[in-house]
Amino acid sequence: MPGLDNPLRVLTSYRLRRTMSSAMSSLNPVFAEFGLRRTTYATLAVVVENPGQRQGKVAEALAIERPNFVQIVGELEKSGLISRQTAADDKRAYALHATAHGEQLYSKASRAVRERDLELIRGLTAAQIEALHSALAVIVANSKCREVQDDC
Amino acid sequence: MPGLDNPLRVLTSYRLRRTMSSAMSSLNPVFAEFGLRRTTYATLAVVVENPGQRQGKVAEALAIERPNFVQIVGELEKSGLISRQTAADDKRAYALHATAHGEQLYSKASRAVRERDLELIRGLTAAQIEALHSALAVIVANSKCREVQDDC
DNA sequence: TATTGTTATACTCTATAACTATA
DNA sequence: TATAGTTATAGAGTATAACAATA
Repeated sequence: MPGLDNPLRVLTSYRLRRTMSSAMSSLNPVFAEFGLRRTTYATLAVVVENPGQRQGKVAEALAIERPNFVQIVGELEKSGLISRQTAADDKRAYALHATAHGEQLYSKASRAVRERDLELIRGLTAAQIEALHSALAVIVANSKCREVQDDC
Repeated sequence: MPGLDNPLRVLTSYRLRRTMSSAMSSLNPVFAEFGLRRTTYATLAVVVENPGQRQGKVAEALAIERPNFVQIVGELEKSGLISRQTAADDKRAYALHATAHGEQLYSKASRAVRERDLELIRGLTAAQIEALHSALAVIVANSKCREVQDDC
């Protein structure tokens, strides 16, 4: 019985959540095809395209708490997709690099992921997609400005 | 170091997820003010505005799996916000009703939630908000059409 | 037989405190 | 003393199988 949730549909945040949930249901099987999850895929993407970055910086870029990031990196390392190398200038830190296998897997996976992602926005014009991304950026900025107590 | 996640920013699904995460970080404290979580707030909203609906129908409307919905309803009942009444025509089923307390709490909570939700979209015009909601609806439809094998 | 609500279970993501080894 | 990575732990959301009572 759709319509029961009408009282919630005035909330953009509710629509965002429902949309995100649908989108992830569609994308998760694609990640799984390559033995990945959303978080490991995202990490692999950042490491492949930004070689040598420190573990903490990658976690920060993905807005993943460092403690939670440890197992993600560990999983990718155990799968032979990335390697941890002690940073030359700081023995506490790890620099992350993708292995050849990791780069090959990412190359295939990213094509499949992008394809599925495009299916999700099929029917929208380039201008509508642009407008969507802009609106999402506004929401992110408005969310942050409460935490940071910026000039909002 | 923002910018490390550039390879992911081409994905609308990634932007959706990051936006949803920010939005929920902003909204969760509002739910918490009223002793609620996102899921219990959503359930209370549907029950208040659709009295007498069956538990399973409410779960379906919110896209929550029935097993997971049991504890949500149980929590609201324990808090005295809703009541379960055996359906007159089906002894297996429960009809859900909000208590007076539940209605009062929802009245206050929904105002606060809507206010915070509006803050999130501050700066967007009515047309832009409309366009955002439309774009989200397209994504939901595109997600479903793969499952349902509709004419997509 | 099928359905409603339930229990049990497991997996993912998220969040925080406290530790270690370096700086 | 501060930071990078780690461990431990807990909470929340999500997903599936199997059961009892009822249809």
